[in-house]
Amino acid sequence: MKADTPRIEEYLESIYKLQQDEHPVSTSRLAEHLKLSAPSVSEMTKKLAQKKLVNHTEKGICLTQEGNRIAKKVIRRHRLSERLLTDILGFRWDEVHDEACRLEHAISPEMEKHIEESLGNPKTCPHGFPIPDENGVIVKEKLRPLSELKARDKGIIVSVFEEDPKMLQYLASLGLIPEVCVKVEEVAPFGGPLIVCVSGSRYALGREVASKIKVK
Amino acid sequence: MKADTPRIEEYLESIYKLQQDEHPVSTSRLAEHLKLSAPSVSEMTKKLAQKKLVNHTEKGICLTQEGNRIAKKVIRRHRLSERLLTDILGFRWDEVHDEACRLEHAISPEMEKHIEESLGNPKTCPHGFPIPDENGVIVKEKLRPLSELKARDKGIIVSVFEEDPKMLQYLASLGLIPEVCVKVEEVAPFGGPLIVCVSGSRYALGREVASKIKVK
DNA sequence: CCGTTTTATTAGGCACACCTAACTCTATAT
DNA sequence: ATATAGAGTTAGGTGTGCCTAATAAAACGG
Ligand SMILES: [Mn+2]
Ligand SMILES: [Mn+2]
Ligand SMILES: [Mn+2]
Ligand SMILES: [Mn+2]
Repeated sequence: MKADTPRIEEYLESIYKLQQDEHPVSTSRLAEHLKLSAPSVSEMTKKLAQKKLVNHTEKGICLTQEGNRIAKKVIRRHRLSERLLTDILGFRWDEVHDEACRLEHAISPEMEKHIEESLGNPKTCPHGFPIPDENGVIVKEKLRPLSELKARDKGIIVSVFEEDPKMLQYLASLGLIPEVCVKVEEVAPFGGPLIVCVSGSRYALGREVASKIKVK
Repeated sequence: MKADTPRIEEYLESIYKLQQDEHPVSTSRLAEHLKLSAPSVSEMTKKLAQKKLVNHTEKGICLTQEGNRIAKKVIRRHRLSERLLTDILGFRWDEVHDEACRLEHAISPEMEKHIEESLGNPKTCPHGFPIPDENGVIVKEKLRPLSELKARDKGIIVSVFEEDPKMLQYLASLGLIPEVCVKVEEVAPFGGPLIVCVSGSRYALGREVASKIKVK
């Protein structure tokens, strides 16, 4: 019954992430996210369905309860790895994604526990996303994208949904990282940029990027 | 030219280790060490020879210069991983081998550097074996197996060549770990046990085990 | 010296995870 | 209404890394 390869973990993790904004996930989006051909994903999806890890209907792909459970375990290992990399090994937050994506498949339950304890039971990854607990429970906060704030609204950055290192580095250079307080000064009309104020400085920020920054 | 899979790394690492006491390594020993069938190893050896990573003659298998270079890089990552596991993540020395054997294939050159620096440039793994530097240079000391000491000889334990967790735990419980001073009180004749004195206590130790403990 | 054991290889096959090319079906646009 | 674009699958194929069964060659013991 123990039928879990690194690749299966990778698929489940991707489906989980994509499910956040597209509930039944489409084959094509999944293929794009995994950087694989559509037929490869189509085939693997069939195997995942056989193993009862996903339901595959005309609407798209959904994780089953079991698939969800495994996905959250992988995400837990991914986010703990990221914290290990930044907090203990001195990586920057823009360098950790690819490293963690490899590490997450090489971490035993014992190591998971040891990392968690050594880090002092962190609640989030360096990008502000919650680390599922050992039972897969995720604490979810009600958040708003920065892009939806009105002029003069304030918020505290909780998470930054961005994997591109260049962009992450740029955001960090502006001080746009979790736990930081940000104020929207102006919102340009017609989908134009936001003028935001963060730790005393004023920056223009595109809507696209702003929508990836979640505040509370 | 970049043709390096985790399995190839594993083979090269095993060959390197076996070469320590059997110079051209035999297929059967390699198969035994890797816990694979002889034909699997025979086949892979052919591929390694094609890639110029080993020379395969009637005498057996030897690493080429390039094979040696890669093997040492893998061993470097293995031993750095072990140190990370014990020194930072709080594992015991008997728990780290299998973990490190997975981690060593998931560590980038950047991570290698970061681990090394975070650990304060350790010179050995928890079992006392030297960590090759970034250029693959290994500092080799002249060592004697504990089993070859005469009665009343003293030595400082440098390394313990043992992978079985049970045995490692046992040795640690006796205080037989690197950097510890050990004195041979008696040597029983006919290949019998040694009576050793370590940190004030006296223990009987089989020849077999004693030969895996290297002292200076 | 000959039979037995050990060692190594060949042959054939399988699971996994990927690919391209070709096809079907649906949504959309003119 | 028909042409086109997009999404998804089927078919056929590849490379990697493992297996068992059979075979060949070498080493050893009496
Ligand atoms: Mn991954
Ligand atoms: Mn993260
Ligand atoms: Mn390994
Ligand atoms: Mn070691």
